[in-house]
Amino acid sequence: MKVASWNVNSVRMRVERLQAWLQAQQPDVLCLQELKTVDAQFPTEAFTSLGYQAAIHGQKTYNGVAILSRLPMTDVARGFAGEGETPEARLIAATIAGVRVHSVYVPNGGTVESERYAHKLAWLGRLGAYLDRVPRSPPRLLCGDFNVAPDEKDLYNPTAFDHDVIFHVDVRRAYAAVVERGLRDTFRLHHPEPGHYSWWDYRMLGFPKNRGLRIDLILADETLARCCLSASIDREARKGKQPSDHAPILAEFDLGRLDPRAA
DNA sequence: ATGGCCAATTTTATTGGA
Repeated sequence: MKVASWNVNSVRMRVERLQAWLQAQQPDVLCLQELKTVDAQFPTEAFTSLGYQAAIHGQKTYNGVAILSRLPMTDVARGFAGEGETPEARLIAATIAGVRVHSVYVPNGGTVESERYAHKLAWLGRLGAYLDRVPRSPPRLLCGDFNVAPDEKDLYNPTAFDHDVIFHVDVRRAYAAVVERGLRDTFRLHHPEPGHYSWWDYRMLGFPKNRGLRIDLILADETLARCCLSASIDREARKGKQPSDHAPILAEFDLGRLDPRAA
């Protein structure tokens, strides 16, 4: 199963780019973040015409997550189950081919001093509590924009980010607590070296100068990590006219090697 | 070549993104 994730920075602005990319890459699943639109204005037909069903959790102006799948998708859940309605659309889950797939959009956090940063840390805490609550079977995949660079290797200039909401000690600690629930960063299973990024600032020639951050991640339960064949970042998709500021990320799994007893 | 912010709304400024 080929799984991808992409923060598209407005799905309506990116419809043609998304269609071309789906046709070229042929993923089975694509998790989307930052739809920036309500469910009723999500371009469903653009994806069903290519054979993808859409599970949508939209919101006006901000946030919004979705899962596109060309394999059957069941048990769609929006937000943190058991915690009531959340005003922000940042999490959606569905079961696909025996995998519990999540599209995740962690709050950015503004500045370290802001209320929004406290909200980001609390949200990561809720994500951890959610992982404790939901079953380990089917095995879980968390795909999305985590707004955290997990390691110094994941920033073009780590020394400049000590007081930044992407790399501050507290957000790294909050992210580590999530991963300690038994998740693995699929990209790092295959690529230990620095210099790979998934986001580049629109400003100041961020992309041409490769001043990027790796903040988009596909995190997999151990059982899934063991059958992860490859992982990559498609930086080609950051080029051209009207790109998202994020590149899509991918991971491929040999689900035939999933041991049901271990799941 | 990959090129000097972008997108939505509250729209001719403001907010959030990271």
